[in-house]
Amino acid sequence: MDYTVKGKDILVKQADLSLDETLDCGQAFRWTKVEGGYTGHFLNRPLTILDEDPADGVFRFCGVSESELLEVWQSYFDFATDYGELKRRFSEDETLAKACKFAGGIRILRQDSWEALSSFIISQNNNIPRIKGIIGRLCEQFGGYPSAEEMAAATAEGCESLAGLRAGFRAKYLADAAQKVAGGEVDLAQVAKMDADSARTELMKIKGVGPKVADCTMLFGMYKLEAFPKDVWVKRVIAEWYPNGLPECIKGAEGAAQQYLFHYIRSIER
DNA sequence: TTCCAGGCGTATC
DNA sequence: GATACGCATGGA
Repeated sequence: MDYTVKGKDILVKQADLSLDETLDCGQAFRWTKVEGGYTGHFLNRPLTILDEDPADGVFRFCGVSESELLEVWQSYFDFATDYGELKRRFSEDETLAKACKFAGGIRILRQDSWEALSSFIISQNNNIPRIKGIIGRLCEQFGGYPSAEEMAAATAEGCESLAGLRAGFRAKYLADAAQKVAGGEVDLAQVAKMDADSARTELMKIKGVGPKVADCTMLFGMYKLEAFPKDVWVKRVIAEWYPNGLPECIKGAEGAAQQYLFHYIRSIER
């Protein structure tokens, strides 16, 4: 990541990043498209990021200080990881080569564990536009994305306070997640340090968290690249292209490969 | 109207 | 352990 301070903004030169492919590909739900880029939040910290020079891979981080860039956004966008190297590895496989070429600007965002957990609880048996709607109403109701403690307090007497979200049967799952995380029964900081199998088992103590939501939490909220969420689309990927198993070249970074494949099959089957 | 969406809990075998 | 079904909501 190279950067230059430009007044109140910072211009960042970064390879292997597309705003559409990274911020609007179903891994984060709080980014909205604006003229020339996206605006959204991470941990209730606002950001507007624009394509400054698309041909040269330059992005404008609006109203961001140098320290904020280095302490918050560099990590969030995973700028320390060489996705070019990752894609070269994946491209040993024919299908993955096509998927990486199709959307080479995908990066795995390093999101907050609680926000990823609760967001992907909402995602189950749901579609992306509607997930965004529910999370938008959630943030509106709480004045920003609620912490587990805030949501636990609001649902202490039941999940009726979440009725306005129109989250359906998922509201009671959110309440259970909030209670267990806020109460320390599920310690997300500890879970983040566990190996994948232990972490998955721990997360699945929460009602409404099965293997898929657990793996999304691990991949997007705990940066466990070995997590491999199997949703309806990825099940189609496996059935169509990998009936005899996943290729060796994705070992250790299965989650990143999953994201390229997820985006690829969605684009061709609609 | 019916089907589907970044699934999971429950019942049943 | 596998399989079948219901579940809230809204768009196609």
